[in-house]
Amino acid sequence: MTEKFNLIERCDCNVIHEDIINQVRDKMPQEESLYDLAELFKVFGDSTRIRILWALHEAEMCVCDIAVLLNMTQSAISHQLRVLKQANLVKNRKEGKVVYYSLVDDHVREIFDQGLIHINEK
Amino acid sequence: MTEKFNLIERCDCNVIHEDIINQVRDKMPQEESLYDLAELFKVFGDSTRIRILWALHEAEMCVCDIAVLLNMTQSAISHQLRVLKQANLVKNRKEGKVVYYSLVDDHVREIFDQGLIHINEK
DNA sequence: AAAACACTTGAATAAATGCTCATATAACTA
DNA sequence: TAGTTATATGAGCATTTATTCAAGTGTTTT
Repeated sequence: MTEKFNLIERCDCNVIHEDIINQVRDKMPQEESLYDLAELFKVFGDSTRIRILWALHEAEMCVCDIAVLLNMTQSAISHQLRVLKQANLVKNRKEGKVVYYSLVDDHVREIFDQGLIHINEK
Repeated sequence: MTEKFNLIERCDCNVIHEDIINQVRDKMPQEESLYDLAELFKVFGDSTRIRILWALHEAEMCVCDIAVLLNMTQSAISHQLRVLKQANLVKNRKEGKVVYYSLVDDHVREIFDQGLIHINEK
């Protein structure tokens, strides 16, 4: 029997289920894709960022408006907007001193919706 | 002017954009719903859990099979399966000593797909 | 009954994360 | 030019979190 995978530990199941394990292994996406996917969901996994995204789905807003809306400091909002921008979820435009943020596209809404479907089925 | 919201700080924008801010505020979902949504995505925001979910989407598997597949300790997998179960994403059935885990439903796949759409557009 | 097996669980630890505070930058205003 | 405004950013801190290690539970085997 050829050693198809590196084992940390092995139990009888592994031998019995070897075919299934290898079959699943073959179908698994690239390690990197799954990592990227986790990184994306990590961005959605914070209620401050979720609230910012929800607000921006309703209207383009500047940093201090978001801060007031969410009752948080401008600095905290600015830090989170940076995270959202790095994840390519929001974009901004500058108008004098004021920086307006908005959603890049409507994927955000679709991801929200899928999440809500799960929560509401419970 | 009635004080419609508690402010941490206020800038000129807030006054100029007051209508928009209040309009967005009215449309925002319950604080609690957004918190729950963030909690759900937090579960997806870890590559180990993403890989477990992906594997279980392919086949029902026992704990030690997943451990071997992902090249991690059985204890680490068990801890993460607990998180996934609490989020109502996986269920299990016992067969003698062996515990088999599987997905609760196909929402997982749909949430994955939405995420992948975003990643692949970049 | 004792040993082996599959899994769970709690404590400990190292790493990551969100917010605050102080400061920096850039644009406007007096 | 100096001061104000809107935003960005770096360091520090407290909290959360993923994994490991050791020990425990329940089932099967000998």
